[in-house]
Amino acid sequence: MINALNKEITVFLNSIEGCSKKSIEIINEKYSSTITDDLSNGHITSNVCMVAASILKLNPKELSIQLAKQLNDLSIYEKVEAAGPGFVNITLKRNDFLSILETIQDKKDFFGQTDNKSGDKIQIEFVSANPTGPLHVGHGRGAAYGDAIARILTAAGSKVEKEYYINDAGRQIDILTASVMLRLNKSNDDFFPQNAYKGLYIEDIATNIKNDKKLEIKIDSSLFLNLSKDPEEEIDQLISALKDRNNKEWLIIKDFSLNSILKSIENDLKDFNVSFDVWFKESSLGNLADNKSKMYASIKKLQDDGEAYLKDGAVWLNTEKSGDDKHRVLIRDDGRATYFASDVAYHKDKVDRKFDKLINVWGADHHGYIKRIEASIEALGDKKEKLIVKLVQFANLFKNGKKVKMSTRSGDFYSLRDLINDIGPDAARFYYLSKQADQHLDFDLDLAKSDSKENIFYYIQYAHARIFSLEEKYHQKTTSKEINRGDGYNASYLKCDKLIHEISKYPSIVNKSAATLHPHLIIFYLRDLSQLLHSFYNDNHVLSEDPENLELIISSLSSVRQVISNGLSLIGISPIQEM
RNA sequence: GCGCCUGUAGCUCAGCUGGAUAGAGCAACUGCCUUCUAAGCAGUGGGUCAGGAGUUCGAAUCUCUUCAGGCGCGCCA
Repeated sequence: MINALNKEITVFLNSIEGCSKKSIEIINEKYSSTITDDLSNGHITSNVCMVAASILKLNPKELSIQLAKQLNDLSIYEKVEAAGPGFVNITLKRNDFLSILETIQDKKDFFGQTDNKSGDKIQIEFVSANPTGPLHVGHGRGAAYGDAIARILTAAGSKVEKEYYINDAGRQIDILTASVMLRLNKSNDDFFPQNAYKGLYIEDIATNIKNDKKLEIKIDSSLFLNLSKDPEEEIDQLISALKDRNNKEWLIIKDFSLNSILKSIENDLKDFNVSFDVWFKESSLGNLADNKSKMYASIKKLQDDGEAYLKDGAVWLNTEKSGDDKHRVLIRDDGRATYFASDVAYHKDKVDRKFDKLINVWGADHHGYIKRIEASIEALGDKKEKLIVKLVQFANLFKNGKKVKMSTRSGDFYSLRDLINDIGPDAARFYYLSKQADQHLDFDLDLAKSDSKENIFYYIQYAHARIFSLEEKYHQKTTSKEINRGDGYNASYLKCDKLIHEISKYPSIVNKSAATLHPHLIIFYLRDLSQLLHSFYNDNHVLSEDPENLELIISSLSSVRQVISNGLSLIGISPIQEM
């Protein structure tokens, strides 16, 4: 409908005296024809005259009157009016307005998705929490967000691949291994370093190893005598000593711990309805000593291309070129690679996989890291615009009006698993996504469980359930199971118009949500739609309506339910059929 | 000090690629259940869109600036 209008608008622009091809191009770029906010301005509106007027130095009001006349003469619309400062408002013919119902009945679950599936190949990397403990509620927000934009971009026609980057090679894994090993230690129960992981899950892993592997560890207590007072040094000394003295056990414990934590993470995500296409291990990048590794290759490429250089015994990358505030070390003067070097190698691998766009979903505390990753992508010879980093702010959880604690090192914290058990995966996802991802979120657990209108999650679900129940009752009453479409409508029945107009906006909401990577637009749209539904439901006793109106009503409601269901599925939530 | 984010009704937030009288929920007050799910609906009051300047036919939206709040600035990961 809008495309057809825009074609007529192009005809109009061409008919304006002194309007060059170039001007038309600029105007086409800038104006927009959209579905109106509400029916008081017709069904479709265009601001083309105001845009054209400012470029061509003409009077917008006069232009809009001309355009309205020209469109009226085509007699394909019920009514075209010039309005306000230069809008052109279009009222569709009745059958055209109602045709959206047929479209929805035809497309069903696919309504709102782009027909053209030849979009970009996009990789979204998200969560990527270090496998040193259970996921906390901060990770939950990233998981909900990454998964939602994956679904939304897919609906908008992109080919999306979801990836989790596992940091299984760094010092933190050593700390994990040491922590478990100390818990396994028979001979000295009371020694536990400050910087080791203290959670209960460490003890669980230790217990499981003991049972599964029949592993006994006895650490010579002399080891604990001469450790550094500095907690960082202390844990490093322990790690290297434990590795040396119990190397065989070390490797077994490391492997076992890592796998059990990864399994629990995967399990938490599964129960949160989040899945990944690729689990990418940092360790698969290999290490610098191996000249066949990806790690070696990426650093070598940077050096060969003159992007990385040697200074003070270390290898540096000039990241200032891309706006970073200082150069960054890739390889330390002792020959060990930095975390940054791994990330460069990882991003080289991503670039080599030929995605059109790389979306990284990071915790907001990593924002200082963006510039240097962009710089490394440019140094590797690609455009930094290919990388889109979306930051997700931390969420504060409130329970009984009090802030819920969540730190990983101290054992006691509220995990994603706790959240899922508490309010269910759907409500959790819903509230995570109810505010823009890059802003602080106060997550009220009591609200998410409450049964008032303030709980928008149930407000929307309730709208869906009400329609579902009506449809069931309607089908029981009528002999034919199929709802008749099209010519059976009583087109003069107007009470459903607000609903029909609202659902016709849905495809553009999906597109906007995809273009801006803002899933919350879907939520706010569904809330508005639900509000109209509840209002309609209260004003009209559907099943006792005149039979000649009933088909249109049921078809409208059915379409509303379909749109709610489709919208919810974009944010990974299943609709409820019965409250 | 530098960088990023934020400031809209008493509270929690939408709206931000400039567009028509700035919206919603909560809270306050008033109505609506002998009929399909009241986890609902209808109504009333409530605003210098943090302050200032600029661009524009038009600014909550763009630019500059001031103020206030949050976060980040390791050869840690």
